[in-house]
Amino acid sequence: MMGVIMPFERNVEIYGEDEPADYLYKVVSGAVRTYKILADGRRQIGAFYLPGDVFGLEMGSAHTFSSEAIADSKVLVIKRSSVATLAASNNSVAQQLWTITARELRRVEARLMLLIKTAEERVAGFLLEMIKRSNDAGTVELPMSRQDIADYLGLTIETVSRTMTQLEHSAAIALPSSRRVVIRNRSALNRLNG
Amino acid sequence: MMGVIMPFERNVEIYGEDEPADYLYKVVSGAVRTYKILADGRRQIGAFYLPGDVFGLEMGSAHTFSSEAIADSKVLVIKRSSVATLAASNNSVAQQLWTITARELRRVEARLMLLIKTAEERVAGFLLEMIKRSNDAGTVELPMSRQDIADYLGLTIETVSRTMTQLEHSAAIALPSSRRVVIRNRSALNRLNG
DNA sequence: CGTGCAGTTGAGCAAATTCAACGCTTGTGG
DNA sequence: CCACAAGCGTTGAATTTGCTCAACTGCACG
Repeated sequence: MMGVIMPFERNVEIYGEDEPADYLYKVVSGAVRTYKILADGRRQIGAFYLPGDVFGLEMGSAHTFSSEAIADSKVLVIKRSSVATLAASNNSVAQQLWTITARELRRVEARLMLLIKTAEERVAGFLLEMIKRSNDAGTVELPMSRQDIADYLGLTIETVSRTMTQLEHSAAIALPSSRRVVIRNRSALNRLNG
Repeated sequence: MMGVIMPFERNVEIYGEDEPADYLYKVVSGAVRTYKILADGRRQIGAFYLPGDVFGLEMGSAHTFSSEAIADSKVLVIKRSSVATLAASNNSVAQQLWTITARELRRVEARLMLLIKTAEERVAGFLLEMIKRSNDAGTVELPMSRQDIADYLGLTIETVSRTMTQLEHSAAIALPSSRRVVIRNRSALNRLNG
């Protein structure tokens, strides 16, 4: 599929909320977050995107979230109109667009389930999600900060930090460094996942 | 579009989680909720569907939520395979399927934004959503119980009840009966909606 | 080195939950 | 027609959870 690979430095905006959605994007390397800022300054992270993930695909004409590179990243940028043209003639492309949206829906629904739970369950669920999306089943290198995780889970950085420490003390995980998580007891995490 | 209209009594299951998704559904009258039950008995409501809304449309082969009629309802039941056949030849049908999924995604994302907020903001946001989806802009008849609302917003019935009372005292709404809500001060609700 | 940023930890506080009691409405049976 | 039970909603008091404010640590970078 056509498109151009563009580099984005850490914390640089890829697109803004309400901007025309003329392009869609695929993470090649690095990581991306989408987010909204509320009137009072609170930020909600919409999703994290890792290499291979497509983001910025909209039905309407504008983006509903803003997006930024979490780390220095390379992103494949594809003109939406060219995809639309393809989809009009090629049924399997149309199918793929639907699949991407449906997968997105599944992920958001899974997160809904997280957000009704306690802090410990949210963090455990988040770690399991990150593990599942990474290649290595035993260790995850988190590309995002504690603030990003907090805004993703609807918690404060302090609560995220305390909960991580708590999970470490209960031997569910190990934290060789703050961004590196080793799963020590997956079933304990699964149990928390309700 | 073909299909059969079926009646469902209050609290009767329409389909269960993990059951084969051979049909999709459209609310004709009444109201429907989708939900999941967690291991410890907590329930999370996935969505409320009102007349005109389509639900139970899946990409995969199984339903990801269970669904029940909230009140006595009539539901148009459509065989999925017949829709799939149509979509294969007719591009605009395929487009419509995508649109339904995308709209669902938007709604869930909007709810994500709600779930990171305070109880008062969640309830205000819920009422605004219900008002927007109803015809009358000034009054809503809520088809669902306080327990349903609580499970939708990730709160307890007590907190929902107290918050409603509080909104009534602050003159944002009036409650002629527990299921009937009159909007008295929409801008106050919007302010809470952040 | 020192400065700044990210993360951790602690103490006190506010918000929502839990537990419990009570009121209102509805339906059922005597 | 009244009595009573059941379901739903509201209200109150005590408790718990996560938040706020604040101090402190470790680390990277100039």
